Amino acid sequence: MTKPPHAGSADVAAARLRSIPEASVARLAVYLRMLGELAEQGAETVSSDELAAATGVNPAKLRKDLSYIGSYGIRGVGYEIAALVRQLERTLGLDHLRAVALVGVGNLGHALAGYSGFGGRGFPVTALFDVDPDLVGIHINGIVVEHVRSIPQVCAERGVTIGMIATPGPAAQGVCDLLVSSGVRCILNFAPVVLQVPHEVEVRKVDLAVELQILAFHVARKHLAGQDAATVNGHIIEHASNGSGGMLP
Amino acid sequence: MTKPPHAGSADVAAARLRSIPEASVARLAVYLRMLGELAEQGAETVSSDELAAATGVNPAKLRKDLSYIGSYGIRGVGYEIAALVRQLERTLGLDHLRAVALVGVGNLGHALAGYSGFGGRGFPVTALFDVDPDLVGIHINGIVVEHVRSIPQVCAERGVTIGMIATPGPAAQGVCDLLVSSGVRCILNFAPVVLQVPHEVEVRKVDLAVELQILAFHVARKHLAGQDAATVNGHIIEHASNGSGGMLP
DNA sequence: GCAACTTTGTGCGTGCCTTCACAAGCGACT
DNA sequence: AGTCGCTTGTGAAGGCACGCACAAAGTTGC
Ligand SMILES: NC(=O)c1ccc[n+]([C@@H]2O[C@H](COP(=O)([O-])OP(=O)(O)OC[C@H]3O[C@@H](n4cnc5c(N)ncnc54)[C@H](O)[C@@H]3O)[C@@H](O)[C@H]2O)c1
Ligand SMILES: NC(=O)c1ccc[n+]([C@@H]2O[C@H](COP(=O)([O-])OP(=O)(O)OC[C@H]3O[C@@H](n4cnc5c(N)ncnc54)[C@H](O)[C@@H]3O)[C@@H](O)[C@H]2O)c1
Repeated sequence: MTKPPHAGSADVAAARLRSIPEASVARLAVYLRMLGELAEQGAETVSSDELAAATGVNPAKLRKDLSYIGSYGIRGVGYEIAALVRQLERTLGLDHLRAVALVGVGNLGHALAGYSGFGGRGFPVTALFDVDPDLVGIHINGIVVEHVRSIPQVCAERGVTIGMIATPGPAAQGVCDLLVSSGVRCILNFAPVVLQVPHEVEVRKVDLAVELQILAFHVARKHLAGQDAATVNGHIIEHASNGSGGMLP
Repeated sequence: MTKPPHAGSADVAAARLRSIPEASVARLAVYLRMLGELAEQGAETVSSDELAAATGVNPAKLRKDLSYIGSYGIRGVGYEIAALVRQLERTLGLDHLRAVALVGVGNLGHALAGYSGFGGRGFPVTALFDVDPDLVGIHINGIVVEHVRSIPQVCAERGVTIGMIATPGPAAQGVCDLLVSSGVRCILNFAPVVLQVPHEVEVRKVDLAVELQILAFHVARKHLAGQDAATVNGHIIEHASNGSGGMLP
């Protein structure tokens, strides 16, 4: 295959990066966190079956995911956790910190700004922006909120590589343009709008209303699937809110 | 095909629900929101090309998505927005409200509880839970925070069908079990743990750290992909913030 | 040193999703 | 009324992802 008999050089890693399926990247991040927990509990090695069970994926899929990053497990034993963690961090680009800027320090923005899970995982929130004069100037977690117009300057100074947008929907595109013009190429968007960006910019959207709607769809589907499932637990209330919608033949 | 010459009957919808691809459901929700905006702006019809451009998807994919819900556009014209919205809402199960319970009213939970985007879209947050005695009893947006131990009773009383978990990671599984035993079959989980649930329960996880790691991976990939992409546009800044490749010590 | 057992890495079939391309249908204009 | 242009709906093909199943490779026990 494309895999040379010996690995570890930088260009091998570079070649692999291009070919890791997006879906696998998402799972690798989950494995990484679980491995961290296992390491804390004192485990030294872990088998694909164990790790798969803990993360809720198929063991074969997990092994295939890990094979993309060229990490070598030990047959008959499993994976050495410490080495695997190192390898995963390198592959995911976590071997150096990524400064994050957060724009929009409202309800959601406050929660995000105060969240330790970002900095603790290599994504220090390094800059905060808003337009509200009442917010500009205050400190959150030791970081001062700056005015949006400072985005280009501050992002450049602090080497921001990732932007998070938590403004109201109508403001999001403008903020996004500002970030992009400041050199930010990766954006995590919480506003319920589809951002238009140049092709070289990567946007991921966190859309909670959509998540709920997907769940609601499944609720509806379960309804239509019939009563058999509904009585499994014996006392499902099922909340038959109306008579016209639930038409079951 | 499976499509009868005339549609609109309820069992046709029922049959279709089962066969809509998961990926399409997620996009349908996005179309729905965009259609709402278009309607507000006074538009009466929209073509697949316009709607696709606005939501950032391929026009053919959009038409196929819409074909799953059996909505009929008008050839040569486009889709009648009002009718399409109605049809989408029926399909996604938005024709009746889905009561939502939120467990964990900390930083993130406060933002979620105060967010009007849920109730406004058919997902009223109807119950709040926490274990912190300082929080139990306070009101947020007119809803009183109850103790976690009341979950079964309150969820049953208020017909909760969807649960959101915003507790610390270690508490999430226990909370999840409580929700499930109360009849909640759909869960949106913000805690960074993989929940174990019976197969009939649907869990969706919102994992922001993973989102950032996916973005970080793309940052790394762009770096390694080389300069060719960086010069495509002629004046990409590439933000050579420091000589060592953007890593902060 | 050998045999039995365990676990990795992956080739391969299967099914889903995406995308192209085009026929069919509808309205507008002459 | 007929024709032209535009848009939908979908057949078909390609690509991607998933998961099975097994050979290769290592460990443990004797
Ligand atoms: N609160 C939630 O739980 C939640 C959930 C899902 C999605 N969202 C989305 O996240 C976004 C923020 O939600 P929120 O509840 O925090 O709203 P919010 O109104 O509390 O906060 C928005 C903040 O953005 C600031 N802002 C407005 N225009 C700006 C601009 N041009 N540049 C910079 N900052 C600007 C405001 O001053 C305010 O501080 C919204 O788009 C919302 O739809 C929020
Ligand atoms: N704050 C963020 O922006 C953010 C971002 C991503 C993920 N998260 C995740 O969301 C979760 C909540 O984050 P947070 O920042 O709000 O934390 P937090 O500590 O501010 O809030 C947690 C809340 O859960 C309550 N709680 C603890 N144990 C409970 C139990 N057994 N039952 C019910 N409630 C319980 C606590 O009393 C507290 O009010 C965490 O798992 C965190 O990793 C938060």
